Amino acid sequence: MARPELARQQSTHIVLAELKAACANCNLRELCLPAGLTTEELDQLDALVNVRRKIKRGESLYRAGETFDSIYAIRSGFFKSRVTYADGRDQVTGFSMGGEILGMDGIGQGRHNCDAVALEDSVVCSIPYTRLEELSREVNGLQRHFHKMMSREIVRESGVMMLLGVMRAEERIAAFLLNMSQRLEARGYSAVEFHLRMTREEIGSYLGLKLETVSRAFSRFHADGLITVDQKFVRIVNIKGLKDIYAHHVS
Amino acid sequence: MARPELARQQSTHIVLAELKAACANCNLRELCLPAGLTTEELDQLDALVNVRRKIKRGESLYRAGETFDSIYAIRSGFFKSRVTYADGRDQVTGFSMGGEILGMDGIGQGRHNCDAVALEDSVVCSIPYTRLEELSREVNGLQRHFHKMMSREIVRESGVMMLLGVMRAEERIAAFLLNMSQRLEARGYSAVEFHLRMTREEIGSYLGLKLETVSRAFSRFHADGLITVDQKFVRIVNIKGLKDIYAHHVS
DNA sequence: TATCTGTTTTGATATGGATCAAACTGGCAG
DNA sequence: CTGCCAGTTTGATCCATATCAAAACAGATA
Repeated sequence: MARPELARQQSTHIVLAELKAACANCNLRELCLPAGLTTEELDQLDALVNVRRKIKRGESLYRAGETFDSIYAIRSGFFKSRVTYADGRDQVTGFSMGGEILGMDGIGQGRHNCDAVALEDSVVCSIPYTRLEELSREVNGLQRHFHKMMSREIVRESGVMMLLGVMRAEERIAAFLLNMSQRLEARGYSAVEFHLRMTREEIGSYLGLKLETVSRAFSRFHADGLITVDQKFVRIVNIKGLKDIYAHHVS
Repeated sequence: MARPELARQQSTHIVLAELKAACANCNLRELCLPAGLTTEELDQLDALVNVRRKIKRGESLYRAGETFDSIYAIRSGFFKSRVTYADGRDQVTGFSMGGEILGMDGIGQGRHNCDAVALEDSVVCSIPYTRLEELSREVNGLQRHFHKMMSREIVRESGVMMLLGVMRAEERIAAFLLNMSQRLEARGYSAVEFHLRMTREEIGSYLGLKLETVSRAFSRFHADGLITVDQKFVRIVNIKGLKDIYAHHVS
């Protein structure tokens, strides 16, 4: 089976490693904080993005309880956010990919609220929050864009609450696959063929399901001709059918 | 049964109705946007809070899809936020009370993402977003505080995801009661005796449960000597026992 | 006061997804 | 190559919560 998005991901990695840190050159800028800034404003932002940090697969960018000082823009790679409860139970609260922002949960109490764990080798742009505050006072568009990013995170989370609160297992999983598809497409990858970076257990944790249930749903979708699955590779064969699962299912 | 918090709520209503709109005099200012501003800065904020809107029980402050232009600080009253899904299913995504901010979900896409429905006659301070943006550029503390409010909303929602994703029914309901208790206490009301403004069905919707399950849990908690329930009046008899339900329950 | 309507409680039963268990797969270390 | 281990699939069974049903209740209205 051809796996075009993997090849692309690989080469992106290499290119990024060679690039100087510069929002102006970043192919993710339309998805990230600099969206809509003038080149002049971009330069100011560039000056502020002071650290380019590499996080190896399995390592954390930050952990719950750590002092908050920066937010992070994902340059490349893939993360899960995980909240751990007092008694040890935990839940994956989100998956984040290139161009998305991590760490906004820490502003409120000055400490991070979750762990951000890399699910593949990743690179992030780190942006000291106090300097971002200063710059947003000067750069009109940056303040607004930052507010938008936070607001969208609020909206995203209420979407997940909807998943968890009212949808049945197969609907959740269809919604999850379609969400992945759509976000990958926005980044120039195939919308119908992709590599899941997370385990069935992590998908299950995110969706409030057990890994067996996720696996069974994948098998079911395969049997129904909606997708093909080869380990972590998913190909969406019938995207309409997948959408029907969670659009029609009033039952 | 004595219902002290009701009496207090009532008198607060009357006092507020007579007060001129002024953050400086607002007894909720420590919970609201003006937290930590100087009196001078407070005056600037006052000038911006231009409308004091009354919302009758059952009416909406805003509805999903409406153009976003303001955020709202709840002066008095109680709201639910509700997201409606394409097929008509809906979910309550939160309950909001005095001193809390509504409407931040609208910044991202310029439209509100949910309905905000008053569960009792309420008064809100309406704050035009573009003017809030301008003012946060001038008033350092306001920008930071606004960021904190948004960040806390993100954290609150991940807490709800945890409820929905990993907790069992009785844990969710214990957590819900304790959350109400703690927020009411922060507003000067009794932490152990209060009046629920929402129906069992609304609680259930919020917690991803059916109303019968909520009712049964209340009965169970009563039988176990944790609470007494008289319709919408709840008295927490054994707060430790209630906490144990969702702290210990690793099972 | 009587009636209506929306809400709540409680009981009986059904079921979706969890749990338990076992076999299978692929990647990796030795 | 071989064996191990984490991850996955699939089957059998169980159980927490949903669903269906009916009665009790409270507040509003005539």
